[in-house]
This record gives sequence, C-alpha cells and structure tokens, in this order.
Amino acid sequence: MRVRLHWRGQTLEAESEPDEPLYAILLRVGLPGGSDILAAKSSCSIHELQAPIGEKQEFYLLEWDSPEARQVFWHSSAHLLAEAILSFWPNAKLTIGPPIENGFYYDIDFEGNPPSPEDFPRIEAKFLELASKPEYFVRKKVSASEAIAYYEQQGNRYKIELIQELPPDEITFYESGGFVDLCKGPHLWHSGPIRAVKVLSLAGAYWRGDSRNPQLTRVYGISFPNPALLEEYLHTLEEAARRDHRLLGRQLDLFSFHEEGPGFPFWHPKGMRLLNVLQEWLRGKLLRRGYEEIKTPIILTQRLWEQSGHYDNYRENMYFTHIDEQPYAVKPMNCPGSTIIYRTRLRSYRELPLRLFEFGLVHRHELSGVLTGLFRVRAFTQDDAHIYCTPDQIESEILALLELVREVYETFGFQEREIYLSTRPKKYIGSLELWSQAEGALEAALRMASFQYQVNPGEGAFYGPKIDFVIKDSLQRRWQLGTIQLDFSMPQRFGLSYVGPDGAPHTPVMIHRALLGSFERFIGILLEHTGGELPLWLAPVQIKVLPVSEKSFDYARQVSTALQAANLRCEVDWSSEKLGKKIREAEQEKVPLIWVVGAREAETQTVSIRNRRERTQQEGIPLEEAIHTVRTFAQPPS
RNA sequence: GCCAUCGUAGCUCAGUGGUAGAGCACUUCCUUGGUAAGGAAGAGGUCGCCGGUUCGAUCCCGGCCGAUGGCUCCA
Repeated sequence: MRVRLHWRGQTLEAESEPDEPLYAILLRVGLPGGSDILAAKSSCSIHELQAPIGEKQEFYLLEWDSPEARQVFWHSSAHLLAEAILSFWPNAKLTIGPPIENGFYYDIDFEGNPPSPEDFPRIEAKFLELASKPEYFVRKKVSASEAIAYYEQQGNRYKIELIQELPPDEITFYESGGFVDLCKGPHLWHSGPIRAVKVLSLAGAYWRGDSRNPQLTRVYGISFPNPALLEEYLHTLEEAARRDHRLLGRQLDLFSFHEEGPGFPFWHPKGMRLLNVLQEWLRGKLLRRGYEEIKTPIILTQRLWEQSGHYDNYRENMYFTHIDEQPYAVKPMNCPGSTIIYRTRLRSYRELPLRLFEFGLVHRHELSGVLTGLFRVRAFTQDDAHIYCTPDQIESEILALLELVREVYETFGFQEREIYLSTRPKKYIGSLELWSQAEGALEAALRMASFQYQVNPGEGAFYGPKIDFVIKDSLQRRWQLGTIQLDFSMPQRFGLSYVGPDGAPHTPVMIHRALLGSFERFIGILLEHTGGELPLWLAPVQIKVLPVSEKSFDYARQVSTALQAANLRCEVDWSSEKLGKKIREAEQEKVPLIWVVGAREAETQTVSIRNRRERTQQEGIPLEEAIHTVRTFAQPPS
C-alpha cells in the first residue's frame, strides 16, 4: 500500500506494508528518522516511529518545533532520568514520570534516602551516558497479572495501584536499555536525539496529589536535542529571575515583606504612587461606563457569612475576631457587603443594571507554604464589581464587560488572551431554564465580541457559569487575571429583589467580575512583564532631576517645583556625587526621564533630557516646553 | 499545612567550636564635577528566635519563626 509522508512542507510517497515500522520507511526514502524527526502525527494521534504503521496512510512528521514531539521527547527523557537514578538508588520505587510544559519530572519514593542537589551532576552524567548508547524504546503488551507480578517482586505498591485501575487488556511496558517501566507511551524510537539534560530541582509531591498519601520526591528535569538549546533555556530562566517582581520591588523601592506580617505587603511611597495611579485610572474608566463606587466594611458579623454560605464553604480561609463579645469575621470577599447596599431600599427595574464597583480590601488565610511575593498574599485589593440585572440584560452586560476587558488588557500590552467558558456542573442551584439562558447569553456575547474561547463543560461554580481570562506576558507565561461569574445563589440567599414593570417583585441576577483580579498581584505581573520598565504614565518617578553640582541646587529646586505644580512625579538627586554616578543610579532605578540641570541650563531656563525608554538625549529644551511635552506623553490612556 | 533547600550589616555574599569580615548602600570630610561607579574616614551585626550538648556555640543537635522551589501538568 502507499503511504504519504508530510515533512517540512513537502509530501513524499512510499510503498509499505502494515507491519513495517515508520522509521524503516523514513530511512528508505532518505529522511532523518530518529534524529531530526522525533515522532509523527496520524489521524489526530501521535504515532511513534518504531510502531508498525498499521492501516494508517497519512503521516505528518514532527520535529522539535512541534509541542507534541517535545512531549514525546520529554516523556522518553523521564525514562532515562529514572534509569539514571535507579543506577544510584537501586531500591527507589518509581511512581509516575510525565512530560510537562517545560521538561518532565519523575515522582519517586526514595524510602527516606532522597538525593540532594549535589547529586544532580552525576545523575546528568549518567543520563547522557545512557542516552548516547543509544537506547531503543520497545513497547510490550503484558497482561495485568504479569504486570502485577513484576511489581510485586519489586515491592512497588504504587505501580500495582496504577495497574489495578487500568483496563486489563491495555497494559503496556516500555523497555529501553535494561530499564523497564509501566507506560502507555508514545516514545522516541531511540534516545539518540537527546543530547543535553539538566536536573532542575527537587520537590515534595504527594502520591496522587493527596496530602493524606505518602510524600514522594519529585525530580524535575529538562532535556534538549542539543546543548545550545539548553543554554538558551537556562538563559530564559535567568532572565525570568532578573525580572522577579520581588527583586524589582526592592530595587525600585516599591514594597517589602516582613516577618511581622507574612503574606501582608508593606507598600512604600513609590509603590503607593503606582497603586494609586492604577486605581485612579481604572476608577475613571468605570465611572465613564455607568459604574458607581462603593466601600463596604472590612469586618462584618459572623452571621452575615453564615447567611452568605462563606462560613460553611470558606471558613478555613477566613480570619475571625470578636467585637463586644459578638463573633465577627474579616471579609474574604466583597459581595455580601455589596448586597447589603443593594437592599437598603426598594429597587425598580428602571435602575437596573446597577453596576457597583469596590476596590475592596479582602483578607484570606492562605497556607504559609503558598505565599509568593505579591502573587499570593493574605491581604489584597480586588478590582471588584457586582452588577445587578435582569436575566434579559445578561447578554448586553457581558458584551460591555468583554469590551472593557479587551481595552484594559491592551492598555498594558497583553495582546495574547485565552478565554475559558465554564458551564453548569453536576451540582448546581437555580432552574435549568435560567442556566441555559445564562450560558446562551455568555456564548452569544463572546461571539459578538468575536473572542476566541474554549468551553470547559461542567467546570462552572454551583451558583452560576463563568468566563475566565488568561493573558500571556512577555516571557510567554500565562496568568489568569479577570473573571466574570454569574451568580443565581447570592440574590436568593440575601432576598434581593426589584419591582418589575408588572408591579411584582423579581429576583435579580448578580454578576461578579474582576478585570485585573487584585491590584497587588497585577502589579507583580506588570513588573515582570515590563521588567520594571513601566510606561511613563505609571512610573512612580517619571522624571529624575540631576543637578550637575551643588552650584545648581537652586535651579534644580525651581525645576522640581515646576514639575510638581504640573502634577508630574519627580525626584531630585541632592547627593554630592558626580554626574556620571547620578546618571548611573537613575538608570538603575529605571526612571523613564532624566533631566540634567547645570549652569548652562540655569542660565537659559532649559533642561537637558535623557530618555531611557527611547535611548535619546536632547539638550537645551526650554523648561516650559519640556514640561508641556512630558505632560502630554504622561497622560494615562483613556 | 507537608517536603526539600536556606536564614551572618539595609542589599549581595565570604567565614570559623575560642563572642565576625568584603563589596555596594549609609554618615562626615575633601573634591564642585556635563551623561552609567572620584577619594578618604566613620558608623552599622544578640550571626532569625528559643532550648540542648560543650569549659566555651554564629558554627554541632532539637524545636519554633521566616524565606525560596514544589505539593494531579496523573502509567
């Protein structure tokens, strides 16, 4: 029979038989099977090169640039890692070892004798030695009893547990070199293409992710077809470390963390400027779109949280206190407070949709081990809003929200978005009609805004469907920012209603929504996205004024007074250092504009401008003109 | 919360069973300068906290606190 091979834009044809492995065909037609070509794709599934082609006739040959091929590559690498580790820890019990987005890991029970980072070099050396043999990956089908017998002999209860959950007639092993592992594949034909490896880290991981199970040691690694790619990857890791917002937070003097309040950020003056600019910008945007701002108390009676359901479902994450011997709780969310304002008077359908936003400070007790800079804190300010509307208004409200989301993300240069629509789960409240109307409205709005989205069936909250927004930053990392959640439960629980045109009371739909998520976390993301090079309108210090010497202090004072009067954020370097040093420091602080003022400038009432973002330098700009220009460019986007 | 690693000056880090050092930053003085580090002097640490071993602990041991990386991305 004839098979067709698609490779780098060309199509090759060859004669073959069903029992011929794919690599044999490749070699016959002169393609680099087993080196550049790692795997193939055929009728939507991955076909490994060593597998007989069967009835398949169309093959898309995959190389390193294909994510699927990399998964195969890393999966095989995980086997080599395990083999290398077993050569030093022969009694270690293997569990699972999958490929991941960047590399692979293997979870191993070392029975109290785990490796340490000092062991990484010898593991890597052994790995490369095994890879260069090369080792061929051979698939073997076995019966469940054989498989269990094999692992009983090894005393590996984890693998036995896995086998017992698999369909008994679909159990396969892979053998490579002397190494055998329960595995469904697919794998590389052989280990030849694996030319570089790095063992990255060790971590504790529970068997099956359950903290009641024994804790295993997870060994993370990554491998590449050549050492240059590994170097490149290690460089991106360094770049990410250089952009770490915790580091930038200190370098730019924005915020800090302390033992006196783990997980509670301390905002320094410059960090406050950033936070405030961001909030003022968003506030203006929302007010122009028919929102109104509210503020609700941080501490409210425990009774309220019992009514909202948080006490039953979210208690673990809440802080409690007493006031006058009555139990109170610190709010972990803003919604109950918002509903209290809603029901302060009778509402008419004529005032819906009612859009109430709150930059609400919430406190949540996160586990100590998950706290991470501004990304995971115990107190943060949500850009929260609750929209009360009729079921008929859902679609137009969502559409308006989607447009707002687009605008907001594009303001910060987050062009790439992923959108997830989560629909009705098994356990839900509210009527089926309401659910399908709401889900239909969400989809209609997404289509109307021409947003690409993915549906996660059954992933919605029990109280309503939701849309989540994930953006990609400049290092291609993904962050979930915004969320839009419909809520059929809260209005009921709090007995919210509005008087309809029919004069009768109706229950409104509540839309919870956040665009940035939390200001704290968003600032962290923004710092890493920009590497601390914040745009002029956000920069905590927009202009740093550098007097050439103390003789120019008077003029520097005049310039900074003029800048302050123009509402520009500036700072003067009053130190007795030389100009070169002052420039260096201002550059390291990533200040967008440096204004040098010396005798020449003082005499002519001008400034010399050094623009960090554009790497330009201009001398003798009249002071008034310079201020006017900066004011123009420092305008926040609308 | 659990696992691994870590905790020495504001920051980055050396160091030793006999109560501590460097660079940067800070203060003062000299220098008054023109686009990425001028010079000198000084100040600054209960070596995270508590306990144990020891004649003696920053170092060894235990506990606690905090930080970092992880803790279903399921053969």
